[in-house]
Amino acid sequence: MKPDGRRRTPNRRGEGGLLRADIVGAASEIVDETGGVSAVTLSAVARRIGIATPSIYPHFRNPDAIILALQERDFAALHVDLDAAVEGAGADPVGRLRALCTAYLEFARERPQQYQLLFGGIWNTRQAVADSAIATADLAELGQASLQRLTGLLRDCVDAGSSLSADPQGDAIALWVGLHGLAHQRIVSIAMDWPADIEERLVRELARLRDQPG
Amino acid sequence: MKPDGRRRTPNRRGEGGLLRADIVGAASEIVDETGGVSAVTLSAVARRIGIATPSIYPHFRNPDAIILALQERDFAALHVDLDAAVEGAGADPVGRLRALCTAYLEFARERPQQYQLLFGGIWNTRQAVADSAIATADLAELGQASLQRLTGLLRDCVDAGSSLSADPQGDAIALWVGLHGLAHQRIVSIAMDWPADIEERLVRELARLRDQPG
DNA sequence: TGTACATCAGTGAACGCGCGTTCACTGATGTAC
DNA sequence: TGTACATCAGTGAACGCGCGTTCACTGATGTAC
Repeated sequence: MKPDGRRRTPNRRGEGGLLRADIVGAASEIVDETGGVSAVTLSAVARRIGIATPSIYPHFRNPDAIILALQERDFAALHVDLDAAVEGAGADPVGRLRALCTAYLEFARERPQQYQLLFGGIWNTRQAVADSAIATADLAELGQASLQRLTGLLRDCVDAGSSLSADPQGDAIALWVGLHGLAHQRIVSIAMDWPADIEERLVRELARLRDQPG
Repeated sequence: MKPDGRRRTPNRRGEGGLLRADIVGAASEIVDETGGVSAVTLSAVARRIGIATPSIYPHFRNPDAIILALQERDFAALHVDLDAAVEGAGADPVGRLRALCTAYLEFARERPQQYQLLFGGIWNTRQAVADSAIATADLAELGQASLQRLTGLLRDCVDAGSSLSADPQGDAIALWVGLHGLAHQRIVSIAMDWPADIEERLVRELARLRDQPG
């Protein structure tokens, strides 16, 4: 019996997979609350959703696998946010690029712990590398997905004559680096006085936008 | 007796403080090797330098205090690097600014784990906040020191007519954000194809340098 | 010059804790006959 | 329609491990007299 008496009622037969999502959800909450991945232990996860620790094994072979699944989930959420923002931004290429950047930065502000997990290098990939090199490669690809979107939209700006960029691929990387730097330092550094238009500065200069009303 | 027989010979009387530096050094090695701060345990540190675990207590009240001391040490090392680079860069303001940026990025590349510790938000300041709020505030100040230097040098560029910046303080922040983004992602993301001139792009655009040979 | 003593630097054993992992198990439920 | 059985979802107890922290201690060394 669990210490506090909260005992999860077993899933119906054939629905055992539901626990998997709950485990990932619990891991997410723990990361949110403690801000660290090291607090995501099998014991802590099990305690939170009211199951016994060994019940996790049929779903995840070790704690690292839980973090991996959490990252996949959160990358998907980020990409949904980004696509929705671009979708709702109208036809103007500059507006679409700006919308993407804004959505990226918003994700980081609203879900700082998730952002840190996805892009902060918190995650050591300890032996997860050996365990599942496939998943690690997939994860790296997921991390690049924001950059892919950025590159496409910057190209559109160049085509429309709104950006002076001579190398949209390279400049998209620079822009992404700038966005990441801002997103990350906003999370990490306490009580810094950011210029009100810091986001605008970064996007304008790094995307080389010119002669275009916002 | 320590398990492996390596036993540190006690310091001479009055030189007990030497152990403090060795403890910080051991912590640094552990961070370098494991890439994580959570591996810096009293046991691991003691094992590495061949002392008994309780011997750490006279020097540090808890593991967090060791990490705090390590950060102070590494910030000092970074600032020495930065100042030396600017010092050796001649009189041209743009050259000095570029030298600072290069030195900053070099520090991150050569000592990635230290950089992560200083600027990566790895360090949770768990109850170190409560323990020593003074030290935490000092640490935040140390983190801003690079930005202070950057701001001064960018002002010099503006005064010399080499930068179009209308707000050197704000633009220095944008530049620093860009540098950090690059430094950080170079450490964190694996096998990314960086443009050869990524550093040049960031500095040129964000410092708004114009009509000036490198 | 000798000696008692305070102090310094560090030890070793012990403790309780949370952790990951294993093992045999239990109770409910769908299914073959 | 009834029943034996396989399977599913999850349990509880146990283990060894590394950890932080405490405690009384030891041995060397400087110093007061």
